[in-house]
Amino acid sequence: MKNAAAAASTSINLIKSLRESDIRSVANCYAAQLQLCCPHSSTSYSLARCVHAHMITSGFRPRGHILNRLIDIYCKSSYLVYAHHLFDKIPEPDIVARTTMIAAYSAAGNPELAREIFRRTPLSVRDTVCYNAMITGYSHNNDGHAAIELFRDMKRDDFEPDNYTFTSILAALALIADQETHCQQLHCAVAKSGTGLVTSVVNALISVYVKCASSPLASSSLLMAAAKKLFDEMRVRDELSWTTIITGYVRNGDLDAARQVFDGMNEKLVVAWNAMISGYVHNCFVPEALEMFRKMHLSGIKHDEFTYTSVLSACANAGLFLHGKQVHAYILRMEKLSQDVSLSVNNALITLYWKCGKVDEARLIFSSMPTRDLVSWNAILSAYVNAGRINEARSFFTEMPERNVLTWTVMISGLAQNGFGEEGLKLFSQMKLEGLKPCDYAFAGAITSCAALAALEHGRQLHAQLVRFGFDSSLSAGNALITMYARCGVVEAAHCVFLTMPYVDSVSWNAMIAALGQHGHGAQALEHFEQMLKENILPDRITFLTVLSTCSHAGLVKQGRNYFNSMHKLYGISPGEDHYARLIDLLCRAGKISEAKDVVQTMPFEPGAPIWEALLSGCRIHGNMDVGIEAAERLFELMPQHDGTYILLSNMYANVGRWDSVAKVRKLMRDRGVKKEPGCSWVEVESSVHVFLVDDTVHPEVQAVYNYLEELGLKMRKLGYVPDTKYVLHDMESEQKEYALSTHSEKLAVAFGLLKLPLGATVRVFKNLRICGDCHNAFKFMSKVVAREIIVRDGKRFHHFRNGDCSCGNYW
DNA sequence: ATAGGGTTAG
Repeated sequence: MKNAAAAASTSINLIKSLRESDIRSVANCYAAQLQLCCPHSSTSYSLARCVHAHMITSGFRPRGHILNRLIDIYCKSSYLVYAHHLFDKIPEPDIVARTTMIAAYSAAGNPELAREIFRRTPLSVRDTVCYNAMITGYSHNNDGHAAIELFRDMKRDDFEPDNYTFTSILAALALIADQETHCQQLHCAVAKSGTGLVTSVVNALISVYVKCASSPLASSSLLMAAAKKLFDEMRVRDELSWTTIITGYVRNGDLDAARQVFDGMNEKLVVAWNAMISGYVHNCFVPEALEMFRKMHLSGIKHDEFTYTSVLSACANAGLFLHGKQVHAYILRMEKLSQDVSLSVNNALITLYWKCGKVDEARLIFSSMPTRDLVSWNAILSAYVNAGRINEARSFFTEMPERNVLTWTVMISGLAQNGFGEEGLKLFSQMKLEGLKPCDYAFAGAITSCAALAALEHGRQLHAQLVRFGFDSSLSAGNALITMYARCGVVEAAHCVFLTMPYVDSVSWNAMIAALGQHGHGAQALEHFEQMLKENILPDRITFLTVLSTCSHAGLVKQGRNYFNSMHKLYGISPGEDHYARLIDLLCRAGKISEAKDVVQTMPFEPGAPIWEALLSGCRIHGNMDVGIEAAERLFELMPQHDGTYILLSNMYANVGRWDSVAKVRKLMRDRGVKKEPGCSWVEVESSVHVFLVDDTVHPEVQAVYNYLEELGLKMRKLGYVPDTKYVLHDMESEQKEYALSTHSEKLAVAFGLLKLPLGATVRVFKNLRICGDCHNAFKFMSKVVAREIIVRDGKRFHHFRNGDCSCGNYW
């Protein structure tokens, strides 16, 4: 240490002893060496470090352009800390150094620091270039308004805007351009500035036209025509001019026009090819995209990573696994070593494989990658989440070196969709605690969590937050809200969301139809479906599942059958097993068991568990023992551990008093170690959820509930309520039976709600299993006695009890 | 020292 210090001081003395001209030649030597470092290259940083180290040890203090050059190289090699360190020590940094730092901080996504340096630059030192850098800084950080404000300041302070200024300010404008933006005025301003013939400025102007054209309320063809006119009249077109107009058409969905411009290019650049391909991909013209990919190869143009990623994502989204695999093989051939496949291409490959259902292959790609970035991690996380492999997804989430909003969003929606609502909500608040601003998709995930939990109050709070965050026109959040309100029992609120959404898609329609259907508004649900067709929204597989369920709930056999038949005939969707299961459910509920059996026999595939389940539950309702027993036997073969089959079968026996058979089924269940999912019901009071089990003794206030139920019972009997003991599924004395009925979890939850909720408020109770027949009857009387609406959701649907009646019309 | 185009994660 001592020696090093001594050496440095000798060196410093040596430098001090040099004459002025010697110092100049040393400086020239350093300058020449730094000139060798070309910015952005990986070696330039280490070379610059060497030269810098030499300066320090020899006691040479860099100033002026040498210092600026050092700072610039550090900035461009993203060693901003070193650059800032050097910059801070300059007593009066010149405008070049300041501008370098401003540009570097902006590029690093830190416009605040850039602004700070800009602000501390005295007006007398500033020039047009530093304004340009700051304007670009804002626009790179998506703050178009700040850029425009600075442009005004610039003119106020009498700085002359140049080509760069106009190009940058137009780019900033394109960020915030909408149908209100007056392109004509801008056009004039550019012409007046004298930069109207500069290629880069015209390109930027075209970009603004393009952006305005893609605003949903704009007359896009007019604006695009104006953009094309600008393009056609340009004196000098560069590569960018071509791609700008091509992507302009592409983004406005006019692929033919884009293709026409593309075909008119003499020398087609890789970028233009890529623009066309990604355009086809984003507008779902997959065959065209693949065709371009082939043409590119035939024209001898080398594909690059942009081409690969676009084409791979085309295959992924269209489910073209074999095409995707061929492209993968092609890439491996072209790149020789799999190590040479770029990061983004590998990321696209992960997505290709999982979207085609090959999660483990996706994992192989992920594991074999030499380097991974956040996109890779998010892609593999999505793979596991999407496959419902939540445990593995959880461990990826925990192990990730870095997370962003998307990471959290994927995990939250994954949890919500797989029934882990509580965990989803926990993650949502944790995300906010970590200082991340949730996007609308994250909100959608949290709202879906509330739907799974039937947590209405929490859901309402999220709705309010959503509006405060400015996401009230979000499609995904709106769709989640429809489902949440419907699943929480407030179908009116669901409808209100649907009506106030600025844009809706087939998911929104499906959610709304399902909402009405579940709540027993069968006719209205079908009206919505017809309206959807009228508005030219194509129904999908989910739509038909929903419509068939609706018909089944409402007993609309004829309509249901017609819709089923129209699926393939009118919309080219071949019914899957799930569709057949709903058709059979529809027929069975209506008592048409033999017709349902005919369907099973003529189906194009072997009946699986969903089909037999539909048959069994239909037979239980209508007491069709033979078919019911057959269905149960098939289900025992297919899924011996499923509790539902045993329950339905024993219920069927109990209904006809065959208690010996009931006992046999129960014994079979015990022998096979099958556990019945315990029935439970819950009700939300003042934002907390109260859960009740049958014969509950755990809830702290359960005694008050039993007392209240007894009191209610007296009044109900006066109106004619008689406990229907056929719903007690064990053989016991009739008094015991009445007692057993009175302790059902749904009765406890409803009574608790009546006691605790504000007078007159609707009680909303949720049950994990099907509601019991006696409870259903009791709630009708209860709604009359207390003159309040009672809503109960069971596993599948809602019952609205009001003034002695139920919305299901006793068809359930 | 400052500008503008094509890609991948829901």
